[in-house]
Formats: sequence, structure tokens, C-alpha cells
Amino acid sequence: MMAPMSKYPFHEIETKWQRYWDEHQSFAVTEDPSIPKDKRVYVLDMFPYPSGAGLHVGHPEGYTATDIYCRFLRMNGYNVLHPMGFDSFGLPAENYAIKTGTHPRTTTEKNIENFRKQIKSLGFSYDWNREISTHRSDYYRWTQWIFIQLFNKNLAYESHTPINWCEACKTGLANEEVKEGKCERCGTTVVRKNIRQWVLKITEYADKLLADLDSVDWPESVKLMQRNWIGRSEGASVFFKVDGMDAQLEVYTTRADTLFGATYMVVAPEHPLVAQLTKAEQKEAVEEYLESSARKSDLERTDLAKEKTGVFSGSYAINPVNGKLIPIWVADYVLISYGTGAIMAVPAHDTRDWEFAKKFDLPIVEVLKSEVDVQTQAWTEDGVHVNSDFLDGLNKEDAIKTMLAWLEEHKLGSKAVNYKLRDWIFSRQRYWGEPIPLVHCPTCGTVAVPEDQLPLLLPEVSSYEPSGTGESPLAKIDEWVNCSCPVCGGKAKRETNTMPQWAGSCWYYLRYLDPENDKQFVSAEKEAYWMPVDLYVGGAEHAVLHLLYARFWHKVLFDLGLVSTSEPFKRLVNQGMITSYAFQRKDKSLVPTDMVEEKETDVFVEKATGEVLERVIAKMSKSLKNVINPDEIISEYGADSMRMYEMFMGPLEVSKPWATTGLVGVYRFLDRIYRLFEERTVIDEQPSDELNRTLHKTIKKVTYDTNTLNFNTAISQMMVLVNELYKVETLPRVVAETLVKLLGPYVPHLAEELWERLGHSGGLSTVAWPQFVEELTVDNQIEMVFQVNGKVRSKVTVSKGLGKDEVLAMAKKDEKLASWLEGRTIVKEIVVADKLVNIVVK
RNA sequence: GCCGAAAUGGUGGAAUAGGUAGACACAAGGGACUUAAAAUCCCUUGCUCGCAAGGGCGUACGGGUUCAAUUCCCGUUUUCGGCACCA
Repeated sequence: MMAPMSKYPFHEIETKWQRYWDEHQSFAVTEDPSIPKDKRVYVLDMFPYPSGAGLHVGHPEGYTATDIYCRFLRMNGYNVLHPMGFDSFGLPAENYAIKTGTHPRTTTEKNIENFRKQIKSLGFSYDWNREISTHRSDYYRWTQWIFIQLFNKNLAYESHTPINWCEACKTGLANEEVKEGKCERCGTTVVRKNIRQWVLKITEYADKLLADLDSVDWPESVKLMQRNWIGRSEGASVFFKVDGMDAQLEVYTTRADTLFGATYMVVAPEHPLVAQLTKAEQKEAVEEYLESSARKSDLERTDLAKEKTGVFSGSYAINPVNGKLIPIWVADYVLISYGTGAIMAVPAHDTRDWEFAKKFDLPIVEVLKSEVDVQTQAWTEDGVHVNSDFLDGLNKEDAIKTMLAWLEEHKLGSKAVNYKLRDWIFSRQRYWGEPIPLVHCPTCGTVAVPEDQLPLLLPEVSSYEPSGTGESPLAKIDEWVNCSCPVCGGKAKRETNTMPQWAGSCWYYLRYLDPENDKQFVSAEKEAYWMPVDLYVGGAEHAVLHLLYARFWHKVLFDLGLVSTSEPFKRLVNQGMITSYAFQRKDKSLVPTDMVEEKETDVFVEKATGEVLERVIAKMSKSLKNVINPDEIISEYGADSMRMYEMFMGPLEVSKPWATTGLVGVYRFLDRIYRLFEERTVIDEQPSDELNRTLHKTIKKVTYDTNTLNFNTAISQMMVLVNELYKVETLPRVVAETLVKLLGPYVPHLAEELWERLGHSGGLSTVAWPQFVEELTVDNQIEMVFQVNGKVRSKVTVSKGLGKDEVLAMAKKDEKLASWLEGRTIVKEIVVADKLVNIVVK
């Protein structure tokens, strides 16, 4: 697309002011103690992973939003901390290293250079003196240090239970990194693998992580996702004796009240009692089943469409409430990782149990009065209890209470709480991450690397290839692995796993506060000066990953007295995704943009076949050739246009499609402003009342909308003002200066330039934000509507503040209303002051 | 399947303590300027009937509450996001 011809020299202006801000350190910030706490603001962007592809149009969206907000706050007298850095450990650089032999550090640092340059080209007001990168040893030294604090607090442990393993990435994954049974990063189906892992006890904080969600100003959707992920449920532990055996099975159930309907039990294949429960005659069948379910991937096991499978163990349990013998089955629809890995099955009222009972011909007993025949389908709604002895006639709530009391009285069970949240699998079998600072000593066990020996540097390797056996490339470097035990001095081996990419981002917001500190991860004074983060802006994809992990670490640091707040991010805003247009055939397949021709307005045709295509909204992707490159946009239209267009597209939080024609509209707006100042004479006279009113309305709306991050409507109001200005010959100074100030946060380069041309020096960024006069924002002439039976029949312009009787009389006399009122009886008259009159007739 | 969010002109989107639907922008059409084009400026633009005055319809769909519903309530559909045998 050709850039439009223009007089507006954005390139010159943008280069000039970016240099000015750099040279004057305009946005460097210090912890000035004279500024009161409520005038200190910490505004944070989610830092990017510096990928080789460079900045995506999605990045500037959130960054522009926070930049506008920060510049607005500065002009309103706030001390604003607004830093940027790089989440620079991660798989892409390492995979590139495997392919090319280039050290991930080389690739990463080159990419960081590029990212920094790109980010700077948008004119964001970051304090670059505070830039951090998580892969640098002066940063990861403290990541390791925090890990040791967790280790010392018994929040890190070694586990040998099977974990999610990605064959393509050749590493273990956390539960949070598995989406629909696939690796979140590469889409490979995840398998279960038994390897040694370091795991963090995030479950120990499940209750706090849940409860404190109530105290943060976050989108409800994100809070809900975290609540669901933590998945707290209240129920009961119930003990079942095993017939003829000195063993008992503990189950977890949320519906202890349905115990009379428990007709069999199921244990997960991995349950520790399986062997003991298996009778000789069932041994072969059980072993075969255990083997076959071990072979299944998690996806296969949890696939709902799959038929239930299982095998009878040969043993029976005794239902504690009625003494009945019920068979114990082994089936993989019960998960070892939730509850106790064993359940009581109530097939009449649980779909899963019902399917299993039908398949294996197990009895189904109705215990909740059902509206269907429970022999033909499960009844999962509420119902009055039946066939339940002392619970008969009770509702759900009362029956649960009664049963719990009964169980506790007979010492057969008790109230219990369970969480879906699992501990965090924290080790990765890869190279490009923080080495876990632990040493395995044959005599002392696992010990932490002493803090004065940090950072434990990532060693150089000759091959980045992961072994795939569950060992990281570090395991191959004997001289690094072999070390002496920091406690006893004997021969020991280093831990060779590295940390996941999430580690560095768990605390980076704290390091910005004190990035040079080589004594502490952050000084207490600086932490107290700025924390918590007042506004955190980023993509919704981190709703449960980064945001849950960071909250967890923060709470640990809080409990250790190392930070002053229990939550790190007071307010969170998710920016919506910037999507793109794509073209769809009738069979719903998508056609790359370069294979499409626009025959006439909004009629799109596939070049090869002539098929008419439908324009749809899709994610930007290389394969669809609809990716927008920010560098190209900036060079053709300028950073100010890019920034303002991304804000003008629509509300920050929703996803919206990129349209370059829309960008051109914003460009034209900026060009119009530039020409306005070029062509009109600035006069020192007061503006007309009408213009002055528009001016004050604009100040009011832009102030309010900027403060609430409603940038799209603020921009449209500025457009209204500029349209008004084009109607007058001259440019009153007060209007010109106010407009420039309002534009400052949005298009800082252009605004600085115009500010200078208006005769000011010293830059715009600390100039006071304009104030409006409320009386000047209201019209004294307003348009009122007269309705008959709720339909607008006439509109009149009247002066503001007329009395009810007065306007009612006007309405009744209105010519246009006459024919609608004629011959009718007035039933009701409604007057809304300064808005409307509605006459109801029969 | 469950949970959540959303649905407004040709397009992106405005407007909800219930009170003139479509601000602003794009696209489209017309005009001015120009030898011409680009750029720029001005006008029109929800659909529909009508020469016009004016009328009817219209905020995914179907109901309801109300003098009045994009806004509140009930139901349905579609799209997007999350979860997925969590007992």
C-alpha cells in the first residue's frame, strides 16, 4: 500500500523527539521521598520474549495504552515508574542453537537489540535505565536466590511421579502448559513419563491464592479462570472397610449424602492398594489392565468420547451406612492425582458412574427422587432423598449435613476440602534456563548452593541437543556436574535440570525497582516506595500461567517478610488481541490474503478459481499472509499514527481486526492537525463561546476517558474539536495549547513538536494537564423530543432548564403533534427534564 | 458437556442509574479545486415506501416488564475464550 502524499514530516519529528527524550533522560524516575504515597504510581507492561520475528502489532497495543496512561499521570503530577525489559530465557533461541550451533545468548542478545530498537521507535516513555533481561547472570542470580528461599522453606521437592512430557520439546511440562492434552508451545500430544522432577508446592498456597483474588481489581473473567483452575471443592472423606482384609479405602466425595446409592467402588490403576486388593483369580486381568492404561496418553485416557474401561479386583468393600458388600473395580476414569485416587460410585446420579455400571452390569440404586428411570439414564439434578434410611425426605443441603454428622459420630469420615490445583512441575530438561542451584551429595543429601556462590553460572556446552532421556544438556558436562558438597566438602553432583521460562517472570516486576542492587534482590525501601503494581497490562493468555505463578512466589516472599504486599498486581487489564481479516471458502477453508482479489467493494474472489469468498476475522498468521509488520507501518505512517490507530480501533480489552484503511484515517487526522498549525494564525484572543464550549467538553471527555483507559472515545472527541477548528479562520492560542496538551499522551512526537512551535521549550511531558470548567461543558440550548405513545413525533430546540409545565404546554401546542393527539384522550403525561415529553393517548 | 464473555449500518465502533440508536472513523456516492491526476476541502449515506411532505421497520432471534428497552427479566441461536471423566 502506498503511503499517502503529505506535508506532515513525521519521520523528522519522531527522530528528533526520541533523541530529545533520550538526551534529556526525560523519563528517568527516582524514589523522591517528598512525593506522597498516593502520587506514586507503578504502571507495568508484561515484558516480551524477544523472538527472532521481532515485534508483533499486538505488542504496541498494550504498550501504547500504558504509555498514554503514564504520560497522562505525569502531566497530573504523579511520580510514575514505567519500566521495560525482556523475558529472555526460552526455547526458541535454544531450538535455533540446536539447528545452527549459534549460542542462545548470541541470538537472544541480538533479538533484544532489535526489540529495544523497535520499542523505542514507538516513542514509549520507559525509564530505560531500569531495563532487565532474565537471562543475564546479575538477574538470574536472584532468581536462583529466590528458589533457594523456596527450597529452604520446604516448598520445593523432588518427585518421581509421572509427568507431562513433550516429545518434540524433549522436556517435562507443568499442568498449566498442557492445553487439550497437547503441548501449549508446539501442539505435540503430551505423554506421561516417569522422570525425576523438581516440583514447587504451589498447592500449599491454594487457599491464599483463592481467597486473595477477592482483594484485587482484575477482570472477573481472569479471576474466575484462576478460581476454576485452583478448583476448590468441599466434601467429605469417607472410609470403606475392605471385606476380609485389614485395609480400608479412603474416598473423597462431594455428595456424601448419596452414600446409600454407592453400589461399587473404583480405584485408579496407580492406586497403592491395587496389588493388595487384587485377588488371585483376577491377577492376570488386573495386570493386563494396568499395563494397557499405562500405555495410554493422558489425552486418550480422558477422552470423553471413549468407552469406559475397567476390571474387577476381586475384592469387596463394605458400605459403612448399610453394611452391604460392594465390588471394588480398577478403572482409569478415576484419576490418581485428584482426591484419594479412589471413589465411591453412585451410578444412579453420576453420568460417569452410570456409564460404567451399564457397561459392566453393576447395580443402580436410586437415592434421589428422580424424574427419569435411573435404569435408563442417570439423574444428576437435585431430588428428595429416597432409599436412604435416615436421610429419606431430606433435601441435598440437609442430607449432606446429616450424613457428615453421622460419619463423624461413627468415625467413618469427616469433612474434607480438595483442590484441582496440582503442584508446579518446575524443572526442565533443557539448556537455556536458570540452572537450579542445588547439589546432590551422597552423605548430606540435596543441599542448596550457598548464597555467596550465586550466581551459579550456566556453563558453556558443545551441544545444545536435549538427550530426550530426561536429562538436560548440562548432564553431559562432567567438569560442571562434578563438584564438592558445600556442606561436607565431599564429592557431589550438581542438579542438571534448569528452571522453566516462567521462573524469571515470577519476580521481574520487583527487580525493576532496584535493578543494580548486588546485595539484595530488591531493597526494602524501594520495594515499599513503589509496590504494589498499580496497573498491569498484558494479554489474557497468561491468565492462569504467569499470573498464578507470580502470585505464588510473591506470597512466599511476603510470608518471608521480603515484600510488603500480599498481592503483586493491584489492578490488571487484558488487552484484546489484534486480529486480521482472512478469506473463507464455502467449505470454511481459509485462503491466504495474496491469493485473493477484491473484484468490487466488499466482493472478494479467489484468484485461482474465481470462487467468491467471505471475509472473516482470523488470527494473524504467516500461512494466511495477513501479518502486519509494525516497522513497515511506522516507516510509512509514523509511530504516532500507529499508536493512535491501535487505540482508536476500539476498546482496549476486546479483540479487533487490523484495517490499514482505518490507520490511514488516523494518519489523515494527524496531518489535519499539523496543517492546522501550519496554515492558521495563532491569535491571543478568546475563542467564541461555541468553540470554547467544545473545548471544555473535549477536556472533560479526554480527561475522563484517558483516566479510565477508554482511549477510543477520547480520540473521537479530539477529532470533534479539530473538525470544529477547521470551521474557523484563526486559531485562538488557548485552544491550540490545550489541544496540544491533550494530544501529548497519545501522539507525543507530534505534540512535542507543536508545543515547541507554539514557543515553548523544555518539553511537554511535565506540563500540567488542562482543567475544564464544568459550566462551560454544558449546552444552554438543547434539543428536546416530543413523543406520542413513546414514538418521537417532533424535535424542538429549547433553552436548558425549562419547567415541566412549560415544556408540556409547548408539546401540546406543537404543530407536528396535533394530528397525533387529535380526537384522542390523554391518559398519561411524562416529562423528563431537558430530555423529552411523552404523551400517552388512547 | 460445563463455566464465562459477546452479538448494533457495507466496515471498525459510539450511546446503557431505561429516555432522540448509529458519535467518531473507514468504505461508497456526488460536488469544488486541477489541463489532468494525487492530495485537500464541502455535501450525502441504517433499511424501506413515497415526486414530496411524511410514514413504516430497525441494536442476533422469540417472548415479557414499562408511558418508554441496544440497556432490565425469561427462553433460543451463533461466535469467541477457558475447562474437560476433578467424583
